[in-house]
Amino acid sequence: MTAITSLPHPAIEDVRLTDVLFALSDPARLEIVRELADGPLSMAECGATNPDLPKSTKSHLMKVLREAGVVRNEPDGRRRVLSLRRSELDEAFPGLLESVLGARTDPVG
Amino acid sequence: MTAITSLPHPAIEDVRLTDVLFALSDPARLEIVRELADGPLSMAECGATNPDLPKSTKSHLMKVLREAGVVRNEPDGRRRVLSLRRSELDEAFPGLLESVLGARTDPVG
DNA sequence: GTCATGGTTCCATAATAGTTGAACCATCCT
DNA sequence: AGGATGGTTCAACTATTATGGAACCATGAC
Repeated sequence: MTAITSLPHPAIEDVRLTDVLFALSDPARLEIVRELADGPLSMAECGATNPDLPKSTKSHLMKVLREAGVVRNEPDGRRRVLSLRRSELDEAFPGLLESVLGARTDPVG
Repeated sequence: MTAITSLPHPAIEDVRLTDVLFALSDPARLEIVRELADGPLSMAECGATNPDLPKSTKSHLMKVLREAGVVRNEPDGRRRVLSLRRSELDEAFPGLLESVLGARTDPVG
C-alpha cells in the first residue's frame, strides 16, 4: 500500500533530458543535488547552505527536482527523506550526473 | 583587429555550469547544439528542424547559447558562422557535452 | 484527545524568459 | 550608387518560473 502522503514521481523512462538539465540549472537546486550525492537527507538536514530559506521555497525547489525525476521524496515518519535517483539517472543518461557533480560551479579565479 | 560586428563571448573561465545547463535545457536550443556537434553552420543552415522559425526568434536562441558560453558566433562575409565551443567546454566541464549529446532526448516508448 | 514537529499546498505577487514584427546594419553584387 | 541577402537589435507583449506567508495535513509524543 502506498501512503496517501506519497508524492508522485515520474518513471525513469518518462524523464526528459531537458527537464533534468533545467532542474540542475538553478544554483540552489544544484547545491541540493550535490548534498544528496553523499546520501539521503531529510528536508531539515538538507539545504544547510541556505539556512534561512523559507520552507515553502525549499519545498518548491524540491518539487521541481522531484518532478524532473532527479530526486525521490519518501515519507518517513513525520519527516521526508530526499534521495538522488542516481542509479536510475545513470542508466537513463550515462555520465551526466558524474560530469555535473564533478564540475566546478563557479567561474575560476 | 576585431570587426565591429563581432558579438561578445564569455571567456571559458567565466562560463558558469548552471548557465550552460540552462542553455541546454530548452529543446530548441538543445537541437541546435546537436546540429552544431557535427560541425559549424551558418544561421540559415542551422535549425533545419524548425524551418519556419522567425529569424528574430532563432537569433535570440543563439544569443542565449552564446552568452552561456556554449556556441561561438563569428562574422563571415555577410553570414555568421555558429560553432560549438566543444574543446573549451570539454576542458571546463569534462564529460558534460559528451553525455548530453549522447543521451536520449525524448521519453522512451 | 491535545500539542509540537516537519513538511506540503495554496495563493498572490515579483521576476525572469520566450516570441515576434519591425527597424536596423553590414556585406556583396551589379 | 542601389538592391538583395543574412543577420542583429528593439520594443511590446505573453508566458513561465520564483518567492514566501498563511493555511493545511500527518505523524509522533504526551
